[in-house]
Amino acid sequence: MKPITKKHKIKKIPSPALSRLCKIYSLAEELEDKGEISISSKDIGKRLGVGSHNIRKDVSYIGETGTSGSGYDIKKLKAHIEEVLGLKKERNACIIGLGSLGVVIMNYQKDLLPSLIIVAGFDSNVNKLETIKISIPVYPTYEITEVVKRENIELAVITEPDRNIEKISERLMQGGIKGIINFTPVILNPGPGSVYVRNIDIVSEFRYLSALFTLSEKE
Amino acid sequence: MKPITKKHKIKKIPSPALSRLCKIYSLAEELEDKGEISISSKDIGKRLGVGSHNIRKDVSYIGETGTSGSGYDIKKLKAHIEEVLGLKKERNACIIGLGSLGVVIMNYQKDLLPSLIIVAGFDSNVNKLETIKISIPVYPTYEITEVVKRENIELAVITEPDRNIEKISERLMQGGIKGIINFTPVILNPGPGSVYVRNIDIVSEFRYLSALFTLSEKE
DNA sequence: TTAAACATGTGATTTTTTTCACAGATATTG
DNA sequence: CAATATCTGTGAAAAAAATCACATGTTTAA
Repeated sequence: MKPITKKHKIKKIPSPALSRLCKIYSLAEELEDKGEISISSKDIGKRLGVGSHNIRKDVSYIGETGTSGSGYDIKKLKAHIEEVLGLKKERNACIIGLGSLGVVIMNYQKDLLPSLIIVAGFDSNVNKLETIKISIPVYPTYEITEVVKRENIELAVITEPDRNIEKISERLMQGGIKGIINFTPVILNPGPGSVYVRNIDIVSEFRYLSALFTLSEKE
Repeated sequence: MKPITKKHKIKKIPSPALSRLCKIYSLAEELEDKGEISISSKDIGKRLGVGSHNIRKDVSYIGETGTSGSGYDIKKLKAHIEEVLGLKKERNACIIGLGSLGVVIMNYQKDLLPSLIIVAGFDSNVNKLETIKISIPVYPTYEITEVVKRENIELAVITEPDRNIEKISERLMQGGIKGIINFTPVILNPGPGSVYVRNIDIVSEFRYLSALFTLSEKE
């Protein structure tokens, strides 16, 4: 074991590993709720659909926590991931597009992700907001830059296709946004700036599976 | 160029490439709607956030279609991806959990994914269905196995957390399901069978971004 | 028609990620 | 307390994926 200093030096965490760590965290939450005490890398791997080696390596990126012979203490593992990745840090967010998916996201946030504070909504058609019950201030999309700056918004969630999504992403960047989660089929070009974009294209996911079926049938 | 036979032999397409091909297809749809005629690998790459080499390699997996000097003919590219991946093939699907996310998915399907035929819905609380307008037959979850078999359902979309999600996935497998898209934070274990599972964990996606922020701040 | 500017397709190379293998540590059992 | 079984952490090896480099082909424009 190398680390001399108290805190393990976190090098670069490969993004697949980081992504899995977030999932391990979710799993730890689930298991904690069920009252479980510990879990082995093998069992974690089984749940995530990857090998145990993989899990151990992932955990090693954030410094050692496991115990030989009995696996990982769930509480400790969860706390460690939480601390290193800063998952409890509160972040202001906004939702762009207040249709049904927007509302779903807002509910997710409330129940499962209390560290995400949704402080604003945007919609090109502000009148739409009367059709849904919304408890956050809603603005027209042309005010994005201003509101993002003022409210210190770090993360934007785009939930509705929009003619001028390019314009929207431009305004977000001008407001100094740090990350965008895009549920729109239109793929966002992050550009050379330092904005992290995560495209979650539901349609493409369906197609991916459909394609897998097709390819496996061709044999 | 190797292929002697008329049809290009499709080897194994790496899954990142397959995933991108689905996105390229979405992009092609978008561009076609806009009336564009052709696009270069460089521009596709810019939109997907990857290098042009990457795109060319992806396209090469399904056989060559591009034209040096002027890029890819959008119509042709789209048609080719569609054919090789079988994206127009109709597939029966079901939705498990008829909450708001379920309804969102159903709308997606109607508008953007006509090849996906949703033939059944399941919910452990069948009475819930009165709260939403639904135009498909709804069954209690204990009938999953039977209905999946009878209706020839290939794909299941799980949209709601449920105490006994393990039971549900078991029943799906028994019914002979081919693929599952799981929007639930509970990660499904595909098991050793031949069922493709795609976990889309929205909460983890948020955490991933939040973690990226944290790590980039620590410098 | 020639030259310059663009693009593609792909073998080779590099980088990234996963998997392996095993030493060292802990638990368990009789 | 030994002997056995179970786990972790990690350097090394293997596999997978991205990137490069360049030969080859197309377009444009003078």
